[in-house]
Formats: sequence, structure tokens, C-alpha cells
Amino acid sequence: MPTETFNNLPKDKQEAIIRAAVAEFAKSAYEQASLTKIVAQAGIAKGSMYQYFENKRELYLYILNMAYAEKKRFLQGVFDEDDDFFATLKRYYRRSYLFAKEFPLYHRVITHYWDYCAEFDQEIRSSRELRANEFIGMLEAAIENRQANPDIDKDAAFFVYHSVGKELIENFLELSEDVQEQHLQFIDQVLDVLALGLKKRKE
Amino acid sequence: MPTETFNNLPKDKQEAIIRAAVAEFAKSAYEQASLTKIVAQAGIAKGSMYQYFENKRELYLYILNMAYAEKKRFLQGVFDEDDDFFATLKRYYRRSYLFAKEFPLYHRVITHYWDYCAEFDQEIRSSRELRANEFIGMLEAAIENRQANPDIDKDAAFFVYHSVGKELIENFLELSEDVQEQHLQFIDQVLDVLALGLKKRKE
DNA sequence: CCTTGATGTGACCACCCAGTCACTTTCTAC
DNA sequence: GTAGAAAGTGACTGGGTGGTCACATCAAGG
Repeated sequence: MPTETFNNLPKDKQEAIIRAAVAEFAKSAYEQASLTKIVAQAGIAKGSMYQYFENKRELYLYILNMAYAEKKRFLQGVFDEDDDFFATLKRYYRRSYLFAKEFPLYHRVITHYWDYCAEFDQEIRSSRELRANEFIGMLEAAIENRQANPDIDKDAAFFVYHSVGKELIENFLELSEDVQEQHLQFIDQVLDVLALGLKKRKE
Repeated sequence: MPTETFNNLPKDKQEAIIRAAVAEFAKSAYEQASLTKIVAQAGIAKGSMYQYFENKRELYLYILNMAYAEKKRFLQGVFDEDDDFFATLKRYYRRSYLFAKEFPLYHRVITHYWDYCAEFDQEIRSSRELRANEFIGMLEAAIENRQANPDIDKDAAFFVYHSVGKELIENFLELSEDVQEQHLQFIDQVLDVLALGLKKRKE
């Protein structure tokens, strides 16, 4: 969505703009983020920004897509090994955590996006639906393989994993080195709760 | 936190102010909510508001406490019947849903509060900890009664119920009559997922 | 009737914001 | 070397915000 003018910019200038925008959209959600601060940080005039992007919204979407592209790359291959359904889930959540650790700014841009925001209600809903279908597909396969409980409501199951995943990743943002292993273990334990359930199992 | 002056106000004026403030804080989170709009809606001068409340923050906390007090009253007795742990949880979540339906504005004030907001980080953390201790206490009792799985990590279990509960209630805001039963059933199904787990059970 | 203290008021302050545009600078091609 | 196009600029517009304060109004007591 940026203009040709932006694409023709020298790399370092482009990067300065992107860096400033990422920092601001990581610090504040779309509505609270300040274009004025971004241009100040990037060291360009406000008018210039409007030659690179149509408006604040377009700049935001550009940055958001960058963040998502990076995350997608980072999560590549998580679903490839077709071992246990539950092992795959663990891999997915652990890897998401590591993404948050490696790209904390991109991570915050993404979580801010998910925090309900009227401006993007439509888009959020439809991308949620996409993820739901993916999850339910995997779950159905797991039921066929007799790994997963066939009596469970699939939409409810997605809902649970979705909300826990959201909160899980959102909750580990200090990201200091020494607690990383602790965090990963907590993720495992949370996923165990989801897999095994709270109710005592017979046998 | 309101001043004596506010308490001495005629009831209808007090109520008009409260109504306007509740509406605004239900529509927008603290930072986005506009005091200017509140006083306009309430039909008073801005200066008057500052004779009733020290500032926006105090007004907000007053309204927030009202909402919480109402919710507390509404949830009274949910934990009294000491039947099944899982039955109690269902009662709790179902009743929370009904509160959201009966007092949608108070409900939205509360959910906006939980949406992370730098201004109240401290308070949110400590009230979360309180709820965690309550939950874990109940869970320990359930383990003693041999209702709950003793192998599960208790903090992880709270984390799961907390995040799912948050998302659950936040998600049903259209609140049209004909889907209420459907919503309550979905809540039950979600709680079944949490109780039984996704993994196939033996036997 | 007048004084006095409590209450009510809205123009105003300082600050923020997204977006615009007349103008300047830089680059390119002839 | 210069004309014309492309790119860069920042003061400005119109809008918003929370909070203040000199003044107006009102109520009650002497």
C-alpha cells in the first residue's frame, strides 16, 4: 500500500520510517498511536509521510502486514510434522512464544491489533474464522486418529484454545532471559490442562 | 470518592450524572472516554463536575466501583451451595453471562477495565491475584473430594479458566433474546471442554 | 433587605491529534 | 545551464481533550 515514492526511497530512510512506525504501533494501539510522533522519530516532515502513505490507516496496515509476514515465516513448518495433535499444538504455542521473544515489537503490534478496535472489527472477525476452520480441521483429523475426544463440541474447543492462546502470549512480555524456560514450562502445563481436563480421569 | 456537594445533590441530578458517565465509560475505555461528552449528556457545566469529583480518574473509579458492586450483588450465593466443583463453575459463568445481559452497560464498564490499561496496571494485577487464590482454594477442595485431577498444575488451571472466562463473557454482547439459551449452552460446552479435556478418555 | 458562603457556569488554557497545501529544494533530461 | 518534474517541508486548519477560574446565581441567617 505504500506509494512508488516510498519504494524508491534509499534503504536507510525507508528503514528509519519503518522502525519509527513499528515502535509507535508497538507502544500504542492504532487509535492511540501518534503519526506526529512517528514522523518526529523518523526525522522526516509530516507532509513527506503523506507522500509515502495515503493516511495513518494505510501506514498501519503496512506495518501490521510486515509483522504478520514475519510471524508467518517464523511459524513455518510447525504444522508439517504430522505427529500427535497435542504435540503439534505444543509446538505451535511454544513457537509463538519464541516469536514474541525474538520480535517483541512485531509481537506487540499484533496483540494490539487483536485488542478489539472498532476500525478493524470486520477484518478481525474474518481472520478469526479462518483460524477456527484450520483448528477444527486438525481436531477432526485427531478424532479420526482416536487421539481426541469425539464427544467434545468443536467450536467450543476452538474457542478455548483461541482465548487461552491469546492470553498466554499476551502475558509474557517482560521476556527476561532467565525465566524463558520457566515460561515454556508454564505453556506446557497450560496445554496439559486443556488436553487432560480438570476432571479426574478414571483408571 | 465524590465530594459532599455531590452527595447533597437532588437524586435526579445525581442520577443524570451517573447515567451519563456510565454510558460513556461503557462506550469507551477510560482513556478514550470524554469528560466533555459526559457533562454535555448530563446537562451540567464542566466546572460543576469538578466540584463533584476531583478529576476524571475519580469519577471513573466511582462508576467502576458501582458496576462491581452491582455485579457482586448479582453473583451473590453462587459459591454457597457446596455441591460439585464443576457445577459451581457452571453456575458462576452462567450467572456472569446473565449479569452481562441484565446490566449491559455495567458489564461493558467492567470489561473495558480489564482490557489492559497502563493507568490501572497495579490494581488489575492485585485483583487478579485475589481471584486466583479463591479459585485455587476451590480447586484444592475439589482435589481432596476426588472430583478434580490432582496431577494438574493449579496455576495453569486458574490461568485457563481466567482467560476463557474473560473471552467468554466479552464475546456475547449482542444479547438478543432468542439466542440466550444458545449462548448458555455454548458456555456449558466450553466448560465441558475445560473439565474433560480434549484428549480421549479411556474406559 | 443585605451579607455571606456555597454552588453553578462556560469561556478559556495548554496541549494533543490527522491531514493539507503553498512553497522550497533536489533531481533529471535535454 | 536550465526547465520542468518529483520530492520534501512545516506552518496551518479544524478538531479534539482534561482541567481552571473569574464571575454569576442562589439560599439562608441576621
